[in-house]
Amino acid sequence: MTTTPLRKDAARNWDRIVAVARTLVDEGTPLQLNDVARRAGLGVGTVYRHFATPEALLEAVATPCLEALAAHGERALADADPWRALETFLTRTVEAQVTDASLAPVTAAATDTVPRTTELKNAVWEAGAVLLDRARRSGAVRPDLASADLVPLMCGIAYAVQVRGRAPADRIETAHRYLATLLEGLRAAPPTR
Amino acid sequence: MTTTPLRKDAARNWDRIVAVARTLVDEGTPLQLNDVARRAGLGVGTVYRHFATPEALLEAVATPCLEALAAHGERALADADPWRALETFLTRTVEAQVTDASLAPVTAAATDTVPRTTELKNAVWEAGAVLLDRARRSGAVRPDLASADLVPLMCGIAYAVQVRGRAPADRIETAHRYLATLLEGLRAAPPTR
Amino acid sequence: MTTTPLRKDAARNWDRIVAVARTLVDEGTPLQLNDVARRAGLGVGTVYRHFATPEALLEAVATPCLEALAAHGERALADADPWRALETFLTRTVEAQVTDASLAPVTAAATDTVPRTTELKNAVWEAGAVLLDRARRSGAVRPDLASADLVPLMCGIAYAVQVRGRAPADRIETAHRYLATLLEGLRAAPPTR
Amino acid sequence: MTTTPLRKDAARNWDRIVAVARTLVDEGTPLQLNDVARRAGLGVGTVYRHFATPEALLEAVATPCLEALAAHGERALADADPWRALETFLTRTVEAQVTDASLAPVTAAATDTVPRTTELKNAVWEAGAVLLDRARRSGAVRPDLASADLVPLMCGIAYAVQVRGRAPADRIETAHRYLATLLEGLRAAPPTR
DNA sequence: CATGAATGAGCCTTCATTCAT
DNA sequence: AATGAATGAAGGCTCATTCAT
Repeated sequence: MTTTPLRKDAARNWDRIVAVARTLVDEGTPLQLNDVARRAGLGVGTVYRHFATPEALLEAVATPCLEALAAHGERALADADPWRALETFLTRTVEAQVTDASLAPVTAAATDTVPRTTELKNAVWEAGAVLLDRARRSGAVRPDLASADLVPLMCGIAYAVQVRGRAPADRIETAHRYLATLLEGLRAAPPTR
Repeated sequence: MTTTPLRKDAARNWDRIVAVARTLVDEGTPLQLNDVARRAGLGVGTVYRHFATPEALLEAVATPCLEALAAHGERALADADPWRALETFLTRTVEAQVTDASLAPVTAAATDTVPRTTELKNAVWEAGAVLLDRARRSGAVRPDLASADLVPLMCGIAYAVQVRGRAPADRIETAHRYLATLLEGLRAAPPTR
Repeated sequence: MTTTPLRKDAARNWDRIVAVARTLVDEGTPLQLNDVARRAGLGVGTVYRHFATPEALLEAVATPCLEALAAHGERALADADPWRALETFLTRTVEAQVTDASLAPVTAAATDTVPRTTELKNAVWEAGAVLLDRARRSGAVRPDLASADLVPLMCGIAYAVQVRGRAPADRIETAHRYLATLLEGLRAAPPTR
Repeated sequence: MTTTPLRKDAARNWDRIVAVARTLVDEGTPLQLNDVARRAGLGVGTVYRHFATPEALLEAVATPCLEALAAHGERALADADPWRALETFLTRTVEAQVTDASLAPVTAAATDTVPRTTELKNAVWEAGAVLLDRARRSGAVRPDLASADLVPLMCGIAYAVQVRGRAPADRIETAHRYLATLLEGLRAAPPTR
């Protein structure tokens, strides 16, 4: 896992590239490495040296956010109340998806380009799994949802919010509403019919 | 409402084009008009005459399914049990989304190419709205979900199913599970906190 | 030279097509037979039956104007003053070129599509030739300009006017100014140097 | 004014492209970037990188000739005889137009693609303006022609020569004859009527 | 390491012309 | 005669990727 640290100038370029890509993602502009290079004032070759594909770059953009989610997952495990821990975790996850356009494609991708991304995605899924298990064992959650369903469902909510349309400002509120509904369903007893 | 009926040969080509497009959609291949033309054994110009853009063609592919949903919506209104009516309607909608890859993009699109598509989409949304209203008035549904939320939520579930991955065969089952959870949340009393 | 007269409806279509083409020429829109057909509310085939190529149609559009010029040429021959006859003829020619966008391409074309066009072009050139000869013999014109130079020079003036730019309204005035200068040169004694 | 000098290989390609374009222009073949690329043995992208549009390429082709004209204009100002200076300048201009097919479209174009082209065109027009002014003040030229008329008139003569037809060899002679006539008209006193 | 010129497959679109109805 | 659907060559342009400098 030890990566050779980048030379100082290379590191500066790396940062510049990711910063530009971040801007593009926020603007909704599709990531094109040539484009990124031009905007960063760097040669295409340089960008390609750092990121072999647009996906790799996108993963780099998404990484900080994934790290934050993973970290939050760790912390949530310390919460004594299993349901509250789960609820907060899912809330953070959905908020992140709605706020950061880089997350959806990275999360939905079946395979990753950079190993670090896979690690982080696993960490988040794993945290969700543990939190769900704890909540289920505490009786707070219906039994027919697997831990592997959590992240997909959060992606689904984010997608629903996007389909709903509305101004970016309203999105968080909509997301909370959708999540609240789903949580209500999660909490309920197993389907009776 | 009166469209000039197509000449016999033109109609045959129209059908062939849509059929080819249907296949491509099912394969997950992106629709490209030149490609469609080649596979249909027709000139590019012919395809362009019938469908000016890939979106128009995709709408044509999705139309039968949208018609079925709209028709089901009509029928659901006849059901005496408001909750069951809503439940069945949403189930059909989600099943359609999961089964037919043409629906998601058409449903999510903010604007349509063919007027007929807009009509059908409106009919489906409208049916959902009425069904939700009836269910809400009968006390079966929490009050904080608007009718405009229904379709987005169904799209979200379909998306979640796709993120979940799995073989196509398992998808319907997953969709049912996710919908069941959401319905449980819908049915519950308003959030207590 | 006897052409079978068109059936009444065919004649009506012919007129409609030429009228539409006239409009397009005046708008500066390039003549496309498909386009003409659509605007005339006729099938493409019909337009093609009447005019095999865009050039043929353009010639039909230009014909009335060419006829007027040819007729004027005839009349000019009756003028007793050879110089005045020539001057008026050239003035009409330039005015026509500047006013009617269909003339330039038809006049400049090396070969014609419709025999009638060739006849008319010849008639105009011939009239110019005779008028120039008469003027030259009367001593009013320098000897080193051939009759075959007249029409090209008029085209040149029209082109110069167009390069000059300016609003259509000013064009006639500019054309008159350019023609006046050229006529002054024509009238002068043969080059002395 | 400072343009980054091209890399050696890029410069070689630039030259090759312009050379091919020059040939096409001389042949009377319309400039098509794909075509140019093929004939130059280069990728389309390379040609597009150098010249975004056919117009830009055409301007590059015309540039040397425009430079020569502009240079000649400068030199003509040194001639002590105002009329002779003007006469020589116009002769060079017409000869260029008749000889080089790239000039007419570039000169007639209302707007340019490359700034350098605009500069050169302005320089030529400006030289003409000064020469005409001087000649007019010396009494050698009729007063009703503005300096803005010079270039259009030269274009007009070139166009007339082209309409006249004839073998390329005869064109220069024809151009001289037409220019001589026009100059005679220029030199004359204002119209007496 | 950085650069950015070159590449060319690949997609899109138009339009003159033909021909079945 | 009239119609207009079909054709497909032709041309335009982009962009991910490579590689000489």
